[in-house]
Amino acid sequence: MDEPDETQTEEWQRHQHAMKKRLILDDSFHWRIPTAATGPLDDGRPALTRVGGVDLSFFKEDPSRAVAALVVLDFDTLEVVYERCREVELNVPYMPGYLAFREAPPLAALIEDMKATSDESVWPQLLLVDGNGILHPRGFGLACHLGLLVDIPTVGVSKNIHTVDGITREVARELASRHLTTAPSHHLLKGDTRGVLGAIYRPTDDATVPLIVSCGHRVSLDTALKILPHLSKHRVAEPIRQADIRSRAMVRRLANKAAETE
DNA sequence: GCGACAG
DNA sequence: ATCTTGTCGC
Repeated sequence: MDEPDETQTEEWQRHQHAMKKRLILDDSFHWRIPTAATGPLDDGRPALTRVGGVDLSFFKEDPSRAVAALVVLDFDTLEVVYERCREVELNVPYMPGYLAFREAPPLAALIEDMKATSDESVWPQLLLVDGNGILHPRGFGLACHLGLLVDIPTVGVSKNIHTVDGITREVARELASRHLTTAPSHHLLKGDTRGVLGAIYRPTDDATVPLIVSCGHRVSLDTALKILPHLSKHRVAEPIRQADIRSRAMVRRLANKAAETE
């Protein structure tokens, strides 16, 4: 399955369209945002305390070998309270618009493993995904795909924009220079025909190039944008950053171990 | 044919 | 994603 033919991508498209029907783009969770004032609508609900992040790091010499990472951070302290890294084999190549078919399976496996071996009290109440949500050619990016697979609220946060519905890099760059003059700040991205698909987001003063945020599953864009500033110590949100750092560290460990063996 | 192209 | 040196700044 190295070079997916047109039949394969058509099947993937059908899969995306089918799963998309089950997608929830409103807030659909039991917790409340800690920093927001507790109102009548929040009564009795626990505050958000655990935010997860997932990422994959690859071996330079073999694109099919990677380390998948899942971390869970305490919302208030940003301390890592759970970590799991695992070497994985990826048979599907990366294809723009089909990232989920390459990365979602190993990430979902990590989450299912966590569910099976730990108490629900440590599971992430929200998961940040390195990639797009509905800001996607068919409105169903990795964040949506993974969120639906593991049934956990997800938000997609990508570092580069993927042109969708008239939202090009040029457009995003222009909007950023005009509206993201301070940090943290954001600006909604409206497609030519599909309405608001996401937002450009500048987390810190140092972050010149904005991040792209879009709904994954069960979390509204509004809620995502309220929460992100609290997780933005650096340009990349801490949960994703920690998953990136730790998976990359394991790749190096494994590569070095292999080097001294030969 | 040409440009676009999340990770 | 990954390949890479220097370089600017705290």
